[in-house]
Amino acid sequence: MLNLEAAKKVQELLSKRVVLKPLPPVDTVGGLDVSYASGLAYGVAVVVKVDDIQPVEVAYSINKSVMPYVPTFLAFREITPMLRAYLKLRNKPDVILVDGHGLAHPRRFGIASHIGVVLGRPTIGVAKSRLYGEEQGEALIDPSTGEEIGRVIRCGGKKRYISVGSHATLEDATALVEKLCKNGEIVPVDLAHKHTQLAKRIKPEKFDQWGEALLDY
DNA sequence: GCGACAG
DNA sequence: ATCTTGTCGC
Ligand SMILES: [Mg+2]
Repeated sequence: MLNLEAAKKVQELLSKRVVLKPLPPVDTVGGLDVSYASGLAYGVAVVVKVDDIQPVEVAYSINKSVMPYVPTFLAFREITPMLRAYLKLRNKPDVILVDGHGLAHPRRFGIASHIGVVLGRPTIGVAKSRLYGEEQGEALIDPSTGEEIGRVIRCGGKKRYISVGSHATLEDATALVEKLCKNGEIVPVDLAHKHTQLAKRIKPEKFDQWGEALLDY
């Protein structure tokens, strides 16, 4: 179940723990995404070397899909699959790219911020479409405060909405994501998405061979 | 009340 | 996100 009133309070409380600060030197970048099929949620975490944009590691998590998707509450649906995959990584990335928004959210706490606060590590939101904020050229402006909450970039012609998750600045986040654009895709997030689709082919009888067992969370 | 609305 | 194949164009 998902109690929207309680979930909203969680976001408002945890949003106070978002940290805005320069990104540390980045050698590796993580990517997180989730796909669904037959009532299951397949989470994937990947690690990419930033200098050559080549994959270093991939980890999976197979979970029962229990939470529904409700706009502005995406984290409650995808954070478990994403974190379970992330925790399996042996190489922890210097910063994590999350498929979704960070501060570009009505309560300044999209899934990228949620994960950044929970892990206490740098995260950046990379979304394919807008959720909140007014586009003013390259800037995404919060209509209620006039603050810049995100930036719109183009990767191979496609729009991408970049916002700080936590432990980063919008400038550092934007510069890093632009470096990771290759063939019209932001590599870490795209690689995670592709593996998420491949993971759906794993037959339930083989889950244990992938270090997974379906438990009730 | 109406329209918007990450994945 | 998912349901779904071929087809038009570079
Ligand atoms: Mg996704």
